[in-house]
Amino acid sequence: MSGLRARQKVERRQRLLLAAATHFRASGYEGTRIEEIAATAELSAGTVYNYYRHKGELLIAVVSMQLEEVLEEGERLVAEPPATAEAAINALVEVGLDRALGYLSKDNWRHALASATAQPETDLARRYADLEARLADQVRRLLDGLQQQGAIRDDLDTIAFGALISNNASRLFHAYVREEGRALEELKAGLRAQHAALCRRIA
Amino acid sequence: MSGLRARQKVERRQRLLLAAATHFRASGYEGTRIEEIAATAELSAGTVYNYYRHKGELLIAVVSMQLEEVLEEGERLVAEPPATAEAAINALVEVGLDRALGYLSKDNWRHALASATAQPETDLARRYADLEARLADQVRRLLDGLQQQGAIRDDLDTIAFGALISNNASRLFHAYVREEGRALEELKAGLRAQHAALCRRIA
DNA sequence: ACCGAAAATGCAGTCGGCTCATTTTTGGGC
DNA sequence: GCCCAAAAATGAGCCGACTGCATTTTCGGT
Repeated sequence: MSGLRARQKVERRQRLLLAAATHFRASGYEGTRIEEIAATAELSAGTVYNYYRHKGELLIAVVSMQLEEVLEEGERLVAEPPATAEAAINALVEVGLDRALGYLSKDNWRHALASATAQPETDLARRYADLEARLADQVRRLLDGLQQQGAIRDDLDTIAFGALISNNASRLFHAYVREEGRALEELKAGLRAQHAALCRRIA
Repeated sequence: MSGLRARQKVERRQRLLLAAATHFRASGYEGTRIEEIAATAELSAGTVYNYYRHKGELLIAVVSMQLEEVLEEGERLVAEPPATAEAAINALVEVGLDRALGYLSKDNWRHALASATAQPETDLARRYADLEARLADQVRRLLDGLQQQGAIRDDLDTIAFGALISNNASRLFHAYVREEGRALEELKAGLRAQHAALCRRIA
């Protein structure tokens, strides 16, 4: 009771997600047709739209899964942050980048970001926006922790600076995935330089 | 003689741009069909693609025009900045927001940002990225000016902080256009609060 | 076992972005 | 003026995302 039906629904949704992830990773977003995803998930193309409203929503679901992992990994760092502000901020941001890019291609991120921007009023786009907000909050909590350890000044507005740091990282990540040829190490180096400058003023 | 042909080409490109702006503003991005733009520009649908590679490129061209104006207006502020760091930063950012949103809808910006993200390898997307870079540089130059006036500390890394400020504003603008119901004044208030916190640490 | 509700199916069909083979226009050389 | 090669315009048609619907399948309560 309470559901074979419900369970099947969840299970099918999951199958679709997995199939989508496979194809998007293998053939890129535009190179994947809905029909292929449906076939892999052993459903018909029409049925896909009972579960996801647009092709883009499938991709957003895939990257959201990945973002959940980023959050989880970040949580460990917030719980036991490195001693200095600079090390802690660098670690949190870089762990996020590594997780985000370990599994999904730039193409995948690009189109996911584009879809979430173009159709922000779908459930999954909202969930994605929420995940981003939680990332920002994680940075704030890291700063709060550092403040308590005395690694940064007491009078610092951690809300404002948390947002500043995460928005900056997020924006640079965005720029990074737009340049196919760019190396991750470059992005990290740029961020580290900024964090160094910043920490000189907040530590 | 270098060109009736070339001139006609430029002129047609211009006509298309104008037609696109009209329709996108009136009917939104998805509500505008290429054929309508073509008709207004007195060309056939196929011909549009001799001038712009995708529908999205047309929109990017429209918002780029707008961004040029933002830059121009910002330049005046950089030349004669307000006396305090906080007033100067607020003024530059807010003047940009007002210009950007005075003429184009959130829908237009949303889809332009999405297109520039999804197809970053087109000429116009690159030009758009370049405009964004120039905005960031404008903030840096503002900080440099303020530094010379003694409104912010000499040892501040203006490159890092210029990027930080503009990336933050850019990211919040992005979030703002994604929420149809949100008021511009709210966005500005949020930014002002951040700038206040920031200026407490750099002035 | 049976029934009604809910969901899946798959296909015909729409729609619009984009392509490409073909036609039309153009402007420099004679 | 006229010709012709190159450039540009054209529009029929393709492709794939998405929709609507008539039909079938699947549950779950009685």
